[in-house]
Amino acid sequence: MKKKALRDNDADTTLGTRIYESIANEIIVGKLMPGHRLDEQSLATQFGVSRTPVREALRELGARRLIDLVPRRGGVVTQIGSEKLIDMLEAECEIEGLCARLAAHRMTAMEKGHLRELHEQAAGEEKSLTRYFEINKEFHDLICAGAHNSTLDGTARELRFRLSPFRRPEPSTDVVGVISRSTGEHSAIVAAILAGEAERAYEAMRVHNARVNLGAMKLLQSQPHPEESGPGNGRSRSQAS
Amino acid sequence: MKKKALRDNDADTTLGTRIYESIANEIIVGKLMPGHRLDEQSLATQFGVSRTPVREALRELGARRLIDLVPRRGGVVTQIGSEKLIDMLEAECEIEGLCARLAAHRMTAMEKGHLRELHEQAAGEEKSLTRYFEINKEFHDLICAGAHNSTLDGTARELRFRLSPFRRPEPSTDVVGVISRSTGEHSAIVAAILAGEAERAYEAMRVHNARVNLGAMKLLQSQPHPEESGPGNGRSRSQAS
DNA sequence: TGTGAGAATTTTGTATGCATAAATCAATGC
DNA sequence: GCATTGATTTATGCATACAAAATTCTCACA
Repeated sequence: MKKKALRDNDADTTLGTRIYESIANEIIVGKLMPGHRLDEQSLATQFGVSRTPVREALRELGARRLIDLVPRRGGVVTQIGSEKLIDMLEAECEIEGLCARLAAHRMTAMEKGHLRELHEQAAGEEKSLTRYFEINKEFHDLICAGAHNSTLDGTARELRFRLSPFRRPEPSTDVVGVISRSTGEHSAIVAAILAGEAERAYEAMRVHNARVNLGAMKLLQSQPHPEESGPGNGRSRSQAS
Repeated sequence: MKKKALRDNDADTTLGTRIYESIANEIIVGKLMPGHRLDEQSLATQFGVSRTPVREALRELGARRLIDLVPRRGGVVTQIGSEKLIDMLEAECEIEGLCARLAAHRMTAMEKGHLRELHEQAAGEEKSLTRYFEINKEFHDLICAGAHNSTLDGTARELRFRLSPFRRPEPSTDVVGVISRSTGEHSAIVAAILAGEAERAYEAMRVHNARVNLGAMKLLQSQPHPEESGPGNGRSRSQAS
């Protein structure tokens, strides 16, 4: 078991925080899969620290629902069951819709320019799924930030964060088709926002997210029973949004 | 300073968790005001424990944004500035609107019955502001639960939770008027939900929340500058919703 | 009076130790 | 062969110890 390295100490953070970030990242990226047991002692050994900062990291992971923390029984990477996942997808769909509506009225000229530029840039990147995912994420980020409501933005961001393990890019069928359909829907959203048409932006975003999430849900339900497993076990569960 | 008592150990919780709950409650209830410094050692003494569980509680409070946790400088009860407060009010307004829309379609007959019953009961309680606040909270809880989306429900619940310090009942002008106006708007919401008219429920809830929150915001902005203070300092900042 | 350097004190961050609950394993009885 | 109970081991919860950072205090000096 190799010793894991922590981000440099340059920033004024505490060990517990850096460990939290490290573990959170591994969960999000999918290295630590749902159901995985997190043992204080071995984590401490891996990071080369004592159990104390590890315990604090686990506390925070628990508070942020990234792990389930049962008293006297340690932590387990949160299982997101299909019902919960559907809830989250639906919530994300709706909240991003809200953000799009607000963004249509509130984005500054600069923000709108940024959005347009990003969207145009996306047109040139229709082959790499990975690259497209990055641009897509920024697309949604920009719109949610454009709502100028830090609470909604934060909520949407957290949802995307927690959902990201279920959206890992994967060379699937018809990459170009998936991407171009998404890009088309994005166009409608961008147009509505640039025009300042709030309700249209709202609807466009909801339709877009609904379609994408419906696909994800179908994929999910067509799988036997993830049970003890999580994303990364059952393969082929990703979608371009 | 008197030693604070913790909830009984009957449930299988850890000290850190109970301390977290205790402090969180004091923040929400307004005993611990924004800007208040939380010192590990004195908290440990107050609760009669060592610093370790206190630190874990602070970690969790920080993760849940109830306190600001600056490395090597301890915790401070989160200041909610007026911009942030406005954000939260707006987010609450919108998300509860979403919940109302979903609830109109998804509430079971029993849930609808419960909602109607509660609303009728509220009609008989038009004098006690405190009692009204309780019923009101349950009203919003019921609707958000009725959306059958635990993510949205949880988000709305958390927002109400964090906003509650700004809604402490206070014998203000025209109690009966404030209550009856709210009750009237509640009637519209209930009617729409019982009829299963989603869009009408959505609009009714948003209009209701927008009005209430607008009032709260006006009250807030008419105050000089809360600065170092928080709710509970600047008096008379509450509203019936 | 105000200011700044440096000492003293307080407070946080981390490590370590110990008690107890949980999990694991063994052996016994059926 | 399998379940059950008791012993052993392991892991967690909490307390304590200590080092380093931050804050406060002191006092000389302009």
